[in-house]
Amino acid sequence: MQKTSKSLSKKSAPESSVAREPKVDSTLTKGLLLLDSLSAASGGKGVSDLSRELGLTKSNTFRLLQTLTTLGYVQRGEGKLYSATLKTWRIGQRVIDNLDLPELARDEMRRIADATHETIYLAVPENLSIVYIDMIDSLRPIRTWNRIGGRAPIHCVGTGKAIIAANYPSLRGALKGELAKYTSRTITSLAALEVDIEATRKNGYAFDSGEFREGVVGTGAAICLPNGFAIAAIGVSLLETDLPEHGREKLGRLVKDAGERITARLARN
Amino acid sequence: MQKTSKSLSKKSAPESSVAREPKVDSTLTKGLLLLDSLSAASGGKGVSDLSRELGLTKSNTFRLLQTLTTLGYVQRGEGKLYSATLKTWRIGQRVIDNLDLPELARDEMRRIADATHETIYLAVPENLSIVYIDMIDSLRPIRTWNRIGGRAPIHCVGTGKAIIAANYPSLRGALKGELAKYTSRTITSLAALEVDIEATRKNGYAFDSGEFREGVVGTGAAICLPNGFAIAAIGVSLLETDLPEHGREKLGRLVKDAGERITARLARN
DNA sequence: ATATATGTATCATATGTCGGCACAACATTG
DNA sequence: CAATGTTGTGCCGACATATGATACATATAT
Repeated sequence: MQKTSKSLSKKSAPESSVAREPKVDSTLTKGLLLLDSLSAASGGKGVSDLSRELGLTKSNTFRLLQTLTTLGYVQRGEGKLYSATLKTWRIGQRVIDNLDLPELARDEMRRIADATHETIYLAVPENLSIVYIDMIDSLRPIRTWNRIGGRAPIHCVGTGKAIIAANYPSLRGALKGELAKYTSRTITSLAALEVDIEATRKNGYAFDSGEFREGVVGTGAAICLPNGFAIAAIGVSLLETDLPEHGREKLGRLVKDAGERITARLARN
Repeated sequence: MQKTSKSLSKKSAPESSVAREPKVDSTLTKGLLLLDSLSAASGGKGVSDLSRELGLTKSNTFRLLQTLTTLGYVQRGEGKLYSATLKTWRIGQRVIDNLDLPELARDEMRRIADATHETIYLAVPENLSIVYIDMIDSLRPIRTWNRIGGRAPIHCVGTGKAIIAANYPSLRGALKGELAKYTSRTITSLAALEVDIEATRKNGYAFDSGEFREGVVGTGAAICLPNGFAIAAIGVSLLETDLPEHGREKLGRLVKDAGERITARLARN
């Protein structure tokens, strides 16, 4: 079965199709296939298992595993089984850490800015705060309340609450007893927060009714990894007095759609 | 410069050392090196950059990138730059998913956090380091010293020493001569380490008296497979000045009990 | 005991990867 | 604007490299 592997070599036919595939290095391909397969296994796999699964020779599989092992991507656990190490995980983690979110979100932020002329935020969570990593200033004469690099409590701004709603299971514990009060509208009880979360989930966006700064409202929507974990949020912020001009629903839909599109862009890799 | 690349071929010398290295597939090695390097880059890298960085031919680099691209691990973003995709992340993610220690340990971590309000760690071994795979930040204003994904030498933190004590037979060989010194209290001799291990076994928890960071102490306990092999450890870390407030014994008992309960939960699968 | 798994080692061969070179598309220089 | 230095990409012959067959030692099953 091994000869069937590469499928279309190049010798055979001149190939009708225009786009010929760009010739891949088979060793690297097989190695990554192995790593892929191993990462999907709960308990680890053996050489024979893997060779059958991928249609490779045992010798070949063994040597590739040997390579992966000395490189640290794979280890031989108990019972002689091979399994992927956390080095694999750490590399993937770096991809997330180095994601250029401002670049990914730029178009969507621009779109909302053009539609509202209000202040647009891109924020990431950090412990129980959110940090603004990008923003587009309002064109209105009013000054902005935050700058890039600035922080806000996660439980009382639109972007933060959108992230909470998405990641609640992993945040619930930490939030308990940490809901500081900033304005008369700040949500300070876990029960009230859960009600708000439910509304956020239902609407697809979070609404800040002036829970951090008196008179400053906004909406926010999460940006999620393919597994649903929120890593950022996009939001719009404005004076409460300007809210009627836009309508809460419209502002909510804007960030919701933007968040979904950015999330989709992340996923299509 | 290309010929210097692989450094130690094999022709040269029979190599004095006993353990000859197990001959790695160079294509796979280079490909993974590329992926590694790309995952560490924020904005993406170009072919020439990468070829210089890794000491490879441009042709070679280009073909490897081509392969990684068609396999979906890399993409060409705007500006012709290559960057790692989320497929890389997804694979790494599965490794953790298939071994959901944070989930298994969550309750116990929470319990200790509530009891101490200090920083709680969940760590796994990787070679002669430990990697933090989950943590609960201290509620105190003090800064955190490590992040998820961060590393520490296995022989001088509480979690690491707990793992050593559990797996000493299989680690002894590797540790010999690898006990780097970080503070005045770091254990640097195998003999002293064995004394410490004995104490750890007797107490059921390891104690770090500031052996990695000056003034930062902690306790750690192993999380073991049914056969007794430690795959992780849970620990608490705090400033030495706060130790009297809790008492070493209490902190030790907390992690010891937590480790035992998680171990028990692993066993009942 | 025999029998069928497994993981690992060796080796000759041909396969697949390599480096060199060449080219087009931009950038940057004068 | 020509000259010069980048860049990413395509091609090809040569040789090193990864390959499959074969062999063997150990483990689990019959």
